[in-house]
Amino acid sequence: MKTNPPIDRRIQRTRQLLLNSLIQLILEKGYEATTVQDIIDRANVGRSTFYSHFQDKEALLMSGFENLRDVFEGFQKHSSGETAGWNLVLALFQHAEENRQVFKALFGKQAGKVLLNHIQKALTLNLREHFQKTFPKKKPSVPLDVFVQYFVSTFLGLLVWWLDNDTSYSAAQMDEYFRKFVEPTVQAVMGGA
Amino acid sequence: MKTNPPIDRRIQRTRQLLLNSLIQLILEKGYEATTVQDIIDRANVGRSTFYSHFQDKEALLMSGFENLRDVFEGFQKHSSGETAGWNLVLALFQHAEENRQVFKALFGKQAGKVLLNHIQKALTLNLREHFQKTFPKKKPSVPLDVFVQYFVSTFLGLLVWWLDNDTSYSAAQMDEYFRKFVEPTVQAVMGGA
DNA sequence: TAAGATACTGAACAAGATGTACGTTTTTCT
DNA sequence: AGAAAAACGTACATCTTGTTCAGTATCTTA
Repeated sequence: MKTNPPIDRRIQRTRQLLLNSLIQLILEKGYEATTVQDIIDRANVGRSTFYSHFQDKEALLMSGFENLRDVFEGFQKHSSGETAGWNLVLALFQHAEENRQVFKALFGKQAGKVLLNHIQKALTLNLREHFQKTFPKKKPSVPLDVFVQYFVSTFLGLLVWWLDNDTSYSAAQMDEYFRKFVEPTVQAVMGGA
Repeated sequence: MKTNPPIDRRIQRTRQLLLNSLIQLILEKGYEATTVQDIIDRANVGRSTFYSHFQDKEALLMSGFENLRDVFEGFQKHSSGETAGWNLVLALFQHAEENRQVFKALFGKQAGKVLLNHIQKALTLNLREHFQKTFPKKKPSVPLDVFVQYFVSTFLGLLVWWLDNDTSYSAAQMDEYFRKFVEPTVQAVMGGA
């Protein structure tokens, strides 16, 4: 007994059309400057259709972020060893490399602040928990919160810069640079690993 | 013969009224959500007066940034020694401490992206030049551009986090943490100083 | 293949924001 | 007091937003 994938597909197609248009427009004129009118014109979608799918522009943007959830969830499960933090960083760099356009639209200069704030919060929560396990009672010379903030903003800073300036560095290279930056600090401040 | 400071003062007063209103409103509802209407209502300033002073909301915001120019220019002149980079960081932390509200409105979560991008660009230019002098031919193991990006986003990340979360850390403490983070990296990656 | 459900269309609408124009009033200088 | 500068405030055209609703296209299933 087949269910009803065709209906789902029709909906998915429309949502994808809208999201693609938004991403294009962000790259062209920035998130703030893009209006709902622009989006539906580009996507050839009726006005009422848009609002039947998404509450507003921001909801559409957020839907583009859901693909990333996989990476996070994958991280949650493999976050056993001490290398989990590094693994997540590499995974995100690689994910960004494979979906460069989308990532650039979502996180680059042209993007809105909302999504970046959102992912920053998620990353901070994840890593805070992780580091609490990793540095159990070592009495770091810097408060853990501050260190997590350092780790996250370093990573996101490099990621966004890498996306905006279409450099020739590969994801692996960026990951290597990131480690070279942060590992000495971890050694010195947190007392290892 | 007195010139005409009173006229200037009247203008300055109006501009300051508008800027203060904007800053209040940013802290209350965020930059994007704040309309020109909100601003002039709060400031009790006529609509046409607003537009005779500023082209739009963004121009008003940018005018709030001009106070920071001093810090940068002061840096330019004292950027002699190798410690200039650190001096600038400390100076900015202190400046932020003294004008906490304004800084929070301009750079915090509630702020727009424009200003942060702007200051990031300025900082990057300044520091890039500085580091080129500081690490002349030492052949760093990481490209200079990437390192500068690391330095700037680490600093701005910590600054913004510090402003948003009203922690009890002093500017001196934040500066100390920043050094503890970045100095080991400079040693390891850039080979000293 | 025909009926019916589901998704999409498009036009109209009210509310509110933007930026400009222009005549009037208030404040300040001489 | 008179002139100049600044601010006021109303009106206006234009655009955007989000909702509503009657009509059309597309797919399912009986």
